[in-house]
Amino acid sequence: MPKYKQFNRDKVLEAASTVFQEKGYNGTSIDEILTATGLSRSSLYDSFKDKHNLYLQSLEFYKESNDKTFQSLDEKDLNGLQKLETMFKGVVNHLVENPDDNGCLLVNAAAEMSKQCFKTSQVVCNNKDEVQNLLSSWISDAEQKKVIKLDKPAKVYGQFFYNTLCGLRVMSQSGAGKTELNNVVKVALDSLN
Amino acid sequence: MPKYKQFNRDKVLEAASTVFQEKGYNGTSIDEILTATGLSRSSLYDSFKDKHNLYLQSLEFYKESNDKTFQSLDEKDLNGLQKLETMFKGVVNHLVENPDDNGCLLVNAAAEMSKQCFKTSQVVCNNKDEVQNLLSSWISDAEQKKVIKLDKPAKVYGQFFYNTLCGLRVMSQSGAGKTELNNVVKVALDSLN
DNA sequence: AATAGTTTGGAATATTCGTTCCGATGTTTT
DNA sequence: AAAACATCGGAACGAATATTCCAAACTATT
Repeated sequence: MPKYKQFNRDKVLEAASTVFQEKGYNGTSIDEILTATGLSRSSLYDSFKDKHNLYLQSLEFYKESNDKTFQSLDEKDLNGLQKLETMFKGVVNHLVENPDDNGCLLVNAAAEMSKQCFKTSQVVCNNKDEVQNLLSSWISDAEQKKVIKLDKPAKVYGQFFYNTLCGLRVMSQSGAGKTELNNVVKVALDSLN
Repeated sequence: MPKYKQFNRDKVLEAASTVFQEKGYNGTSIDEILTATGLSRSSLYDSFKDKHNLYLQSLEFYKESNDKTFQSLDEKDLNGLQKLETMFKGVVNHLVENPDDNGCLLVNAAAEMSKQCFKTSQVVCNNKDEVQNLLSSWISDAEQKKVIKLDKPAKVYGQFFYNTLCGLRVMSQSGAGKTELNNVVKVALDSLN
């Protein structure tokens, strides 16, 4: 057997976060994680300590890959409003095209674990603040470029759109379809006029 | 021991739904339910079949008591906009004053169980449709009374405000405070002008 | 007061779970 | 090629789990 790690840490965390997203923390067994990741029992405990630690690492991995999506959108040559529109379009598209996808690991973690695990609540809370700040910066960019006109501080709209985002994830898990989600986004974006 | 049931079904379901709300379905053990409800093991299995069945009944009980809150607000002598404002004020107040409350059982159920249990997804989906319809009726009432003026069908706003509602529950579980939640409601309600 | 009818407490069971451990398997280094 | 080292597969363990079962406890009826 190999002398150096045979598996790719990111691949493992991606597979694990998928399972956790589908079944939740308490709903997934170690065996399910083993088959999903292809890891052996010993390797998993050797490299990730235990189930709870693996969950936290999966959560942070998920958050980071989420951040990357936001950041690459942020770096595009668009004004803030266009970035906002593109983001929502992408989210709705993803939710519609992946109906078996169980929402968002961060939202699910907030629902299942944030009151039981302080570290989980920290990740979830940090994510909220970061995404809100990014959205706020997009909105004040659009205001500066006179694309939109605001009657409230940009920060408030950042909070509002983050709320809209969370709602979309819950609604798609509650059986909402494409037009329903699009309607929500339409009304939300119209608040900028 | 008594000849007729010693316990109140509603009290039991209320206690059970509180535990399920705090710890989720997979996170709560039968023993926790027993101490929370004061029931004996045999009585629980005698009256509620098993854990999964108890969960579904708790979910429906929670939904019904939720419905009652909405309906009693609906019966008040207010126009649709006032009802909407009162509802949001009540939700935010509840979230702020009960920081240990783990959000909303229906939202948590959507996140944890809707993809794993068809009956759960049915309850969650029905709740979505019913609440949306009620909100829509409030909005078209406000429009008829010329309190507001809409540029989209009332139904669309019902979907939007339901989304806002779901978002609030997730955000409060993600550590959002009073002003944050109030800001969200403010922007959402301003979409009606 | 005795019987019939129900609930209840707690022991018992079978299953599943997370975790540990060790011999086997392989790779790198000498 | 052999020693040193790390990983891996799978058995094994203990704890926790959901569920069943039965005798004891109690009330209402007769």
